[in-house]
Formats: sequence, C-alpha cells, structure tokens
Amino acid sequence: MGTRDKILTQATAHLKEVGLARLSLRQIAVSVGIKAPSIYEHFRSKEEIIDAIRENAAQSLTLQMTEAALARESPEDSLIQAGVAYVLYAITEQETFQVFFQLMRTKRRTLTEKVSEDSPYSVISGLFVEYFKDRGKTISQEKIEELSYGYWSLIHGAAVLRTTFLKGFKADFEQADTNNFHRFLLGSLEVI
Amino acid sequence: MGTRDKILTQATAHLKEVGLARLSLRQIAVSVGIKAPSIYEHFRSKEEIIDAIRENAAQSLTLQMTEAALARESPEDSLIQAGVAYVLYAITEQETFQVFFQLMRTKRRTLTEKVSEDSPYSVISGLFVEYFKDRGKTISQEKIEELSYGYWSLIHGAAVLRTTFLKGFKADFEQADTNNFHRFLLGSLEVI
DNA sequence: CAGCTCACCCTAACACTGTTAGGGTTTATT
DNA sequence: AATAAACCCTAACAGTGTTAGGGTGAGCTG
Repeated sequence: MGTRDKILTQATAHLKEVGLARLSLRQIAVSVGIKAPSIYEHFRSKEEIIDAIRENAAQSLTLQMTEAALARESPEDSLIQAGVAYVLYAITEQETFQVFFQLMRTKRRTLTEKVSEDSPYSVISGLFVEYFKDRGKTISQEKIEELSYGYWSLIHGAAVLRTTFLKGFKADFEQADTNNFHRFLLGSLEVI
Repeated sequence: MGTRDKILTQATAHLKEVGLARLSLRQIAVSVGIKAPSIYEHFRSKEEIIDAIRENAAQSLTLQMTEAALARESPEDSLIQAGVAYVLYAITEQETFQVFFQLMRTKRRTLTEKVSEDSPYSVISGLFVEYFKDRGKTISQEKIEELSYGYWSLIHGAAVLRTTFLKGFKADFEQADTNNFHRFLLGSLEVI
C-alpha cells in the first residue's frame, strides 16, 4: 500500500474516532509514520483528503442502497428498503456521512444535464421508473425527477435528523421511517 | 447595548459573512472594540456563543413558520406554507441555519416527555392536529408524532439538500417542494 | 560510468486559532 | 476607608493548516 493510500486510510479511521472538527493532519501523519508536511507530496490540501473520503463514502452509500433494493417483492418495497439503507448508513457511519452531506455538491447544474451514475439520487430515480412501470402508469421524465428529489429529501431529512437533532432520542424510528416512506410513495401515485 | 449583546450581534454578522468554519473570536473582538480574551468575561467559550446564536435562530425560524401558517384556506395549506417557510429560511439565512441544524439537540429524550414549545417540531405537530380535526378523522397521539417526524424529515431534507448538494442547481424547487409536501400529506390520510 | 531529474521525506517557520494566567482600573457595597 | 466584583488588558500556551527550502535515493540518459 502506497503512502497516499495509507494517508487516506488513516484519515478515514481518525475521522470516525474524533470527528471532522478535530481531524488533524499532524495526527494523521503520526499514524502513517511521516511528518505532516510530507502529506503535501500526495495531496494539495486537507480539503483534498476530505474530498477523497467523500468520494469513497458516496460510492459505499450508493452500493448499500443498491443492494438493499435487490430482490424485493415490489418496486415500492425496493424504494423503501433503499431509503432504510440510506438512513442506516447515516447512523452507522455517522462521521463519514457528515462529511458526505456537509460539503458534497452535484456537478449537474440543470435538469437537462445527465444524472451522474453511482449517486444515491440515480438509484432513487431508477427505482421510481420501475415503480411506475410496475403500476402501469406513464409518467414524464420531469415528474420522475420531482418525485426523486422529494423522496430523497424525505430519506435524507430522516437521516440528518436522526444523527443531529434526535441523537439520543428513544423511539422506534425504523417503523416510523418505513411508514412515512410508504406514505410518500402512496401520495406520489395520486398527485401527478 | 451591553458588551455581551454586542458580541452576539457581531458574532452573528460575522457568521453570515464568513461562515461557521471561519468564525474567529479575534475578528469578533475587533468588531466589538475589545481584545479577544475579554470575550471570556461574557461567555465561557466559543461554543457558548454559538449556542446563543442557535437559540435565536430556532426562535426566528419557529416564528416564520407560525406566521406562514396563519390565515390559510385549510390546515393542509398551513402545513405546506409552514414547510415552504422552513425551506425559505434555510436558503436566506444559510449560515445561521447551518448552525441551527448541525449541532442542535432535543432535550426531550422519549415520546412520553412533553414537547418543548417554540420549536419547529411543535409547530408541525400542532398543525397536524388541526389537519385531522378538519378532516373529521380521529388519530392517536403516537401517530401524530410519527407523522410530524415524517413531515419534518421531508421539509428538513429539502432545506438541507437545497443548501448543500443542490446549491447552484437551477430548477423550480418551490413548485417541486409544494407538490412533494402535498404528496406526503395526502399519503398521511391513507396510511394510519 | 557520470550527470541529471524526480519522487519523497525532512526541519524550521509563518500566520492563524481557542484559551488561560495574571495584572490593572473602575464601580458599587459594606 | 476597605473590600469585592465587573471588566478590560498583555503575554503566552498549545494547537492548527500550510509554505520554504534542503537532503537523499532511485532510475533514466548522455
């Protein structure tokens, strides 16, 4: 394993331990076995290291969503399970998720541009197409995007609330999330 | 205006200008006209200043939601307008909103404890009670909480996505949000 | 083989951060 | 008149990301 990979590995490990706010280049350097300035031989800045972590997180999250959606009874169930997986990832990989959502930006700037693959959004919109195909309803690309954005808002909001405001709050969130995701999907069929 | 209030005012102003990451006590002190260590006569730490800003933000956000919900055609419209106001606050007061959602925690720890007033959540749950009363449906307190949590997830998710991932993305989000909020509320009536 | 380049590491230092120690001055109270 | 508290100060500590500039070894080229 090259030094660059070591830095990335140790940075990720430290992130999970101490959180984004206390992530220190000098500490990472100690773990790798080099001095802090040597990091700059492999990355242009601390920001660039975090970018790389974020990239990995996005890939990992997308994978877990995709796997959760596989082999379900119905497209609706796939959408719900993908949502549950999203929230689960946020809770189990809290610090990584924080990095993911805090600074990530789409390169896509308008609806006419192509959706980049391997993003949570593309998983959702793909499943929505299946969802309407399954119900025998035709739907415009625009509405698919609107619904995907809405559903993403819902699951992302649940993920963020659980890891911030509601951290430490005791309740059966899994059931509540499943019910709420179902509610949105039901409403999607009515309002087109 | 006392020094404590000056510090708070300048801290809020600086927050909006440079963002949370670059908020500096020495810069705040310059604006106030004192030296940095003197801040510690009025606040125990930087964290305590941010706590105070967050308190103000929560109050202001709650107020805007309440006002947006007033004098609407129906409780459903009130819920939607409260949601729109939430997202609007997030966009216009981006840095303040970031402080608000990033570290805020409920003091409430279980469903049996009382909901604190003057919080966005209490506004939502209050409007949900009206919503079901208006429709002539009876609903348990538990379900009100579940729905309020779900609706909050939706509007919070929309707010966060708009200010992070989707910053710079051009689309008619206002219309999309309104439609999506409507979808969730419609689904709420079906699945109880 | 000698000379050169380049990747990779180093130390020293800069400009910043939140925070603490300790001293001075003014104001109000005993 | 003495004391206490509120409030400001300077100096300094321990930490941060980052840059400047120097050394060392591997590998390529004449």
